[in-house]
Order: sequence, then C-alpha cells, then structure tokens
Amino acid sequence: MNRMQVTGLELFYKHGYYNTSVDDILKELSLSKGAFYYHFESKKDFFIQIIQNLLVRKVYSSLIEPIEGHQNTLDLIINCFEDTLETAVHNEMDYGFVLSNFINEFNGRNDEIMKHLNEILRIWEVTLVSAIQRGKFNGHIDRHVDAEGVAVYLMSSYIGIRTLMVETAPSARKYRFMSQLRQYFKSIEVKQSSF
Amino acid sequence: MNRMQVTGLELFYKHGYYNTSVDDILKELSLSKGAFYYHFESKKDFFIQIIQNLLVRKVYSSLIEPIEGHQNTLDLIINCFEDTLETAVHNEMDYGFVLSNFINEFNGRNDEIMKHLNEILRIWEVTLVSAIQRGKFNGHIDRHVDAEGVAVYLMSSYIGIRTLMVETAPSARKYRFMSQLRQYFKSIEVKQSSF
DNA sequence: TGTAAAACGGACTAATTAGTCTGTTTTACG
DNA sequence: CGTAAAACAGACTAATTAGTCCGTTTTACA
Repeated sequence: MNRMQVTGLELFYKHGYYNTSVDDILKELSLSKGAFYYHFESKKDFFIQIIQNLLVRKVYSSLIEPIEGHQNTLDLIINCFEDTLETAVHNEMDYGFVLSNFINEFNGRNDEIMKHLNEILRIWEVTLVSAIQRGKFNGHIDRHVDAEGVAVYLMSSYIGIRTLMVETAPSARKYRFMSQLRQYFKSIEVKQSSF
Repeated sequence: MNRMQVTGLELFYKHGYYNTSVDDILKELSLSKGAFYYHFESKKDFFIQIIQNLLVRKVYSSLIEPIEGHQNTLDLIINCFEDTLETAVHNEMDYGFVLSNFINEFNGRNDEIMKHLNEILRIWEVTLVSAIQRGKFNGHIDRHVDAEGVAVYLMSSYIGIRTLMVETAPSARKYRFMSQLRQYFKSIEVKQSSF
C-alpha cells in the first residue's frame, strides 16, 4: 500500500495527475485493478492520501523543519534554499517543485484537491513569517521589515526558480538566483554600524 | 481558423492541454471534426500554431515591449509587473501565468513543445538582461550588478507570484510582492549620494 | 451560371480511460 | 489443520479519446 503511494507520487510528479492512468501505476507495480480498488475508493481518493502522507512530509522535511532552528534566520533560509536547489540540480529526473506543479495542474479544476495543496502552502507561509519575526526579535532582521511581504516574496521566487531550472542551465540559474537572494537579504537585515 | 486558435488557447489555459479534448474545443465553437482536421494536422500541431501565433504575441505585448523604453529601467519593470499583476487580480478567471503553466505541463513530456516554450522564456530573459544593462549604462543601476542574475531573479519571482495569486488573496499578495520588489530594487540601484 | 477547390458535417474506428464485479489466493489466528 | 477475512487477479463495461474518411455545402472566380 505504501509502495503504491510512493510509485503513484513518482508517476504523478513525472507525467502529471491527469496524464497518468491508474493502469500506468499498476503496470509499474505489476499489480491488478482489484488490488488498487481494494485499498482506494477512487483515483482522486488515492491522490489525496498521497498528498496527506507523502507530499506534506516531503515539504516539511525540506522546507519547514530546516528553518525552524534558532540560528540567524536568514542563514537558515539561505541554507535551506541552497540545499533543495542543489538536490534539484543533481536530480537528472527533476520536474520542478512538486507542490507548485500540482497547484498549477489543479487550479480551477478540482477544488477539493486545491484545498489540500493550499493548506500546505499556508503552513509554509506561516513558518516563514514566524521565522522572519524571530529574526527581527533576535536582531538579525530590520525591525521595519514586513514579515508577510518577505514570506510571499521568498515563496514566489522559490516556486519560480524551480520552474526555471527545469531543462535550461539549472546549475547556472541556481547560482545566479542564490546570489540575488543574498543581495535581497542584505537589504532587509540590520545595518551593522561599524563601531 | 483564428477563432479556433483563440478558443483553443482559452480552453488549454483553463483546463490544461492534456485535459482539454479536441471535441471540447469543437463543441465550444459548434464545429465538426472535419473542420478541425482540414486546418490542422493534429492536436499537437494545433497547439504549436497557437504558441507561435497567440502566446508569443501575448508575452511580447505584456512583458517584452513595456520594458523596451528608454526611461529608468527599474521604473519600467515595476510598472510592467504592476500592470500585469493588476490584470490578473481583476480577472476572476485567472489560472496563473499561461507560459509557466504550459512549461509545467509539458516539462519532460513533450520536447518539441518545450522547445517552443523555452524559446519564449529565452527572449524574455534576453530582453530583461539588456534592459538592466541599459540601466547600468544610463546610471540608474549599480555598475557591479550582475544583469543575468537580476533577470533570473525577476523571472523567478514573477512566475512564482502568479502561481501564488491564484485562489488565495491575490490582491494582498500582489501588494506585498510589489513592496518587496521595490525593496530589492533599492539594493541594486545606484546609491544617491546626497550632495 | 458553371465548376473546381476550399471548407465543413458527422459517422466511424481503435485505443485508452476510471471503475465494477466475480472469483481465487494468501494471511492470520484459534 | 480449519476457516474466515484480507488481499489480489483479471475480465468486463461504458465513456471518452485522437484521428480517418467520405459525402455535402459553400466560396471564389472565369
């Protein structure tokens, strides 16, 4: 059953939800229809369970937990982005950011699934906002900075760079992206008055 | 024939390419199979023509031409983003950035179509790079800035915010995004030494 | 007005789809 | 062992898909 979900997520990620048939998944697993519909009500039900079991944990371990530490917030975010982007570069089978891919696919087409995906986005946003506020409190980030704004801006740029890194010069684009991210961070951290 | 392409793009944008059947398009237009396959070789051929005729022009008029002026580069970009995002906010049927939606859908699934989409991205990137270099030359942007890096960063954030603006608080997210974009621009423009 | 080509209608095919149903095997456990 | 439930196999249906084919209408133009 877990094997089915893992393989399901792989194929949905590779080919998209609507472009992956239940038969495709079963062929990959050498299983039959009976096995599938014994465990899952429908293809949609199957996908929602994948979101709740695998996708949520994936985002948690790669984008949430790494920025929940108590070091300098901006360093945590830089390292977190650096790590996930580096993984994408070295993954020859990278099809972009799995969460935003699904959001694009289901937007306006399936409200129930969109609710689940938006919920993950919301958690990511909340985590970023509180990380930035922690940074302000700890004196790493300028007190006048709008934490919500920074969070949205960070999420935007991350979603976008993952799309841009598919197919065209991922390594170079990652490097340029990270440089500009540091540049942006310089503009929101507290100015170190030399004394 | 043009009507077919316009309606085709609409539906492909709304529901995705693989999730829109030729029959759907023909039903919308009250046309028959004979009419469609008289003008187009296949569904793929139809879509490629849509890219070349409609999508390219759309990106040109909204993202390329507006930043080709000779005013302050950063102002041009700000206004350009502001305008397209505002359009997205007021379009109750917004399904995200049409170009990145298709890139997400075809990535790793159809090389021929990806080639066309990447070509549009490339033109956008080149336009941004030369705009930034013009800004450096004109004394609006710091000479040490990496034009390629800024371009990638701008494209990333734009693609991402368009994804984030679908469904959840588009207007508020747009506002926050634009504020942070201005913040970022402050960090790359020439420091106005007061004299 | 005559006529050939362009444009279109719509029935058809073969493949694929999600989901059903009935029967068989495997497992757990007394 | 015995047996009941869990797990699975695979043929089946009804709907949908891209694309074909042939006949009919419309258009352009001499």
